[in-house]
Amino acid sequence: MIRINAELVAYTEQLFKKGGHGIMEESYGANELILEQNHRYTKIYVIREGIVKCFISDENGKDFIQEFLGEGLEFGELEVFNNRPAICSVASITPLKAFAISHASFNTLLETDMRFNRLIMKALADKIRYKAPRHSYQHAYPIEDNILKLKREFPEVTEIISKKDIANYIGVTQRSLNRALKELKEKSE
Amino acid sequence: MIRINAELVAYTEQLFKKGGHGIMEESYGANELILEQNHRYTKIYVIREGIVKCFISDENGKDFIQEFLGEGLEFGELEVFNNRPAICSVASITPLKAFAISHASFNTLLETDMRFNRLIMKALADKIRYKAPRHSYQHAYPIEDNILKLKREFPEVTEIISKKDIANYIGVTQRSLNRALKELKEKSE
DNA sequence: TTCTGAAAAGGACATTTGTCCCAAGCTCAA
DNA sequence: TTGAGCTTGGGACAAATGTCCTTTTCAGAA
Repeated sequence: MIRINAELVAYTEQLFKKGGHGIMEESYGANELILEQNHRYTKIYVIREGIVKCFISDENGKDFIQEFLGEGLEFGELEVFNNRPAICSVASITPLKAFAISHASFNTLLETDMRFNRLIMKALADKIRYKAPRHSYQHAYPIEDNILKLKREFPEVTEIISKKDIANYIGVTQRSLNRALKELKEKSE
Repeated sequence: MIRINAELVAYTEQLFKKGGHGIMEESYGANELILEQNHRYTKIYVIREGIVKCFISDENGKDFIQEFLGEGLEFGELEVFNNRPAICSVASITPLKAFAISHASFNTLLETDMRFNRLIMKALADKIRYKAPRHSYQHAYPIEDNILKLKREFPEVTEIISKKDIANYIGVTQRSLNRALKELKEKSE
């Protein structure tokens, strides 16, 4: 549920320490909005430490969480390839440390450093791979099964992530999530 | 709903004509299974002509259609970046012509041809961009709205794609799709 | 033409999920 | 310590969707 990418963060760290690649450090507190849907940005980010949520809000103010990103995951990168505003908002859940790379520097890295190029290519492929089964599973199975799956993959989920966010991730209302949680508890007694 | 990628197909065609890049031509009839979920393959494909569906089947035999791919879209490429079996099955809907490129040739192209590299990178980014709002929309709005949206984007949808496939794409049962279609018809009268 | 199997349409009922509330519990600042 | 505001939990009912079946339609094979 919260993926990490050890290779990408390690390599970015290496480039950062070497210097000369336009990689900067940034820090945020918990619950800060880092990118806002429909706005334009000129930097991409690689998480060093912490967790963010990446979500789409509709006109009624409902949020749908696309994914949670952990250490080594990048965001803001899609906008480099097609000159469009961001499709997702990104907000920190825990305090966050990240590397920020300007679009220009990112493009230079992609062109001149094939190791980096490959890591990003793989990261994009992983985002696609990861999303596909998730949405199909969420449609095909009742809420209870989705919760059980979540807890199996990530037992501390309810301690770190709010009920509201969990509901928005599964794509149900908080009411339905609560109902399902209650039934699970009753079954286990 | 059925995206195309004119740039990628044109450039692949160019490379194909030039020769020496290990690009082959393949053809399929309608309704043929081209890739099967959980199997391993050694080629990637770029569609020259026709439409395919890309779907995940669960253990109960339910299909969930991830996307329909049109001219210029690639498939089978995710498996190049992480050495895993296919996550989706791919089947032709119409008769299909495609370029096939072995993993080895594909890797060589990515490393030596930065134009190709960039086109693939952008194609991956587009797949992510495209999926995100779709799933969030499907969760947040009733079936009727999803059908209307589909018809707006792609009016001939019901002529080309079977009801079953449309239902599996929206993520509902055929019964529910029918109900919604009937209500729409009644409203418009 | 007639038959057959697949696709499409829909009736009846069960189940799930959402909506609209309100109440309880907790945190933080005045 | 008290009250404002957030998060969580849940009751009651409405609406959406699924399940199970049967019927209809239609294209292609015999």
